Amino acid sequence: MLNPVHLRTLVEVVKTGSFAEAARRLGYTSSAVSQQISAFERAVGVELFEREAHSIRPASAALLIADRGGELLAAFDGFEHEVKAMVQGLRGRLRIGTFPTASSRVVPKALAKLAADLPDAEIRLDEAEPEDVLPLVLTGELDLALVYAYDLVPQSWPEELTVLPLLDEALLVMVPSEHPAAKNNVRLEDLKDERWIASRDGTSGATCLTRLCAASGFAPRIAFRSNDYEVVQSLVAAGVGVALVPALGYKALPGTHAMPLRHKPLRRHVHVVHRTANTNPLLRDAVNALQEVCQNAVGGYINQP
Amino acid sequence: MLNPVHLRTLVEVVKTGSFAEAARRLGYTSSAVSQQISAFERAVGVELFEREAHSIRPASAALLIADRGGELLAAFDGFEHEVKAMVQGLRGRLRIGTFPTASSRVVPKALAKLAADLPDAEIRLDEAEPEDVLPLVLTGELDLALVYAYDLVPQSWPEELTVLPLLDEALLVMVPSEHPAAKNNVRLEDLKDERWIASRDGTSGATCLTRLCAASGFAPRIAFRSNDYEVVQSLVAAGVGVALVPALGYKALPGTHAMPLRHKPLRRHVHVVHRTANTNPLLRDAVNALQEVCQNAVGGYINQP
DNA sequence: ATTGAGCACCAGGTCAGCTTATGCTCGACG
DNA sequence: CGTCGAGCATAAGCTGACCTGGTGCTCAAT
Repeated sequence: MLNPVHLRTLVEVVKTGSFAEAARRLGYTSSAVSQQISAFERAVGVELFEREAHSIRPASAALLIADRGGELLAAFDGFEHEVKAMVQGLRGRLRIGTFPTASSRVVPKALAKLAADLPDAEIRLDEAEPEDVLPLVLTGELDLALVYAYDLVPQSWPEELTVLPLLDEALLVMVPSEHPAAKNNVRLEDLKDERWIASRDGTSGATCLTRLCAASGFAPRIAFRSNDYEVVQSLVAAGVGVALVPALGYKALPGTHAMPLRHKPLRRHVHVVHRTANTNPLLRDAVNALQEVCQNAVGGYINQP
Repeated sequence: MLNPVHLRTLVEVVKTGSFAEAARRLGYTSSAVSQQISAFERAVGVELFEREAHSIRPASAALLIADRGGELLAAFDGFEHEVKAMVQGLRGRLRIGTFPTASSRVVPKALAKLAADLPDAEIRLDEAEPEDVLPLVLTGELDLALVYAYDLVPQSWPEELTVLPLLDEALLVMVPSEHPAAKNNVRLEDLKDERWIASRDGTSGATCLTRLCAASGFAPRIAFRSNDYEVVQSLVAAGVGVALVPALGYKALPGTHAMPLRHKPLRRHVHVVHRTANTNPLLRDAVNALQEVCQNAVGGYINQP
């Protein structure tokens, strides 16, 4: 490989037209410059400067090399600055995994803040259920993920992960407005004969519902499943059934009524997780942004942990 | 400056996902790779790989650096190849100075040949009188020049220059067709009362004419001056006067007649000059092309030297 | 349990490349 | 026209970067 240090010296020599002057500017002795140029000439196999006692004259090859070489070195300098900036967290890439409800209610604001603070950072967002994103965080394909956990579905975290609580949200029972239960302080038992609209099988939302109902002595008749709480709520509004939705997913849809459970104020917990070993400098900023946004999101049935 | 060797190693490590494999491909020991990566991490101030006993995991910073760095290194490799090619004379820049007559009769063919052989070479052509181009050759602003010298105007060349003869051409006396001298073997004395059309004052063409006439005992009455032999010949055709033109500049214009001098077969000599010290690899090819073209141009009043 | 692979660390040796010193050449200047 | 200073080349010596080889650790596979 051509020695880039020698190339830089050559560029400076061509620019100044003198070994001595180039040496002064680069902080070398003129002897060092002379030796560097000689070495470079040996490397390319061509005389690049004609020497006279008191001056040098660049050969045309030297001019060409200095031209293109100068551009390259400038690019390299630019790269170096990029790296420095990246290290300071001003720039870089952050890959975030999130689950659907959070991605619409919490993440956008946090990302907006992050993007405003760090306009040159490249932020990528993937949306999936916690079971799917956790392995990605572990393998390093994601830097950060938002996950949730239901009270009744104990979740254990791999110990390489740092888990920070972000939000606590109530689980709300949602019924059509005209439903007799559409008054506060409903008991779950009152709903044992209802048709239920639940999250997809296997999700902890669905598991939670099953366990909750089991605790009240019945198994819910699940008529429809959807992971999209908008769809769930539309179905409730249409009178198809009742549902258990976390507060983050709740939108006061006309024709529906939502209330917390009377005796069992169940909650869903939202966490940020990342590998403890992850050194991505953007991580800190992203976590900060998320926490800040969550503070402001408190209200209704949503608390800070 | 970030160490480019380390950068190359880093890129290879990211590509292969392993210090050991990168070491094998780059011809290092894995210890060397480990040390290089450590040094690079120290240089940028960030941990770029998480080490485990049996594997490594690139941090996101490493991926970014490898991305951009890979491009840069590729560009640098490309540059190195360019330089190599240039050294082999396949590429490069050649600046040629020439005088008007030659530039229209000799140079185009030679350049065509040169351009065909070396499609990537960059060739620049400047047109001027020999007095003007020689200093440029000496300062290195031109690599090569075509110059002429008249028999009667002794020319001395600075000794740093290599001078190679290219062509010898007759000086032709040119008269209107109906002129009584329009028969071969005219003597200069026969034209002493004519009006002359000469090159501009100070050019060696004009000097030569003056000296030639002086040798025949008269001073030419110079009616018009032009360095453009096309113009000169048109003036002759129009009956304005007679002229002395070198064979290279002669075109058998209707209404004119040209012939060599009877007793004094004067000639103009065309040379290529370049600084002996000039190492431009294209020089050799250019000189060869010119000589070859000149061989084919022989005929009429034009000889090889 | 053993083996092998991957990585880190240490010690030692090599070599690139710097400085210092010296000499040469040429232009400037009294 | 000698003297001086500036610019470049070359030799010698030293330093530090970096590679190799060896050792030790960990983990996965057999």
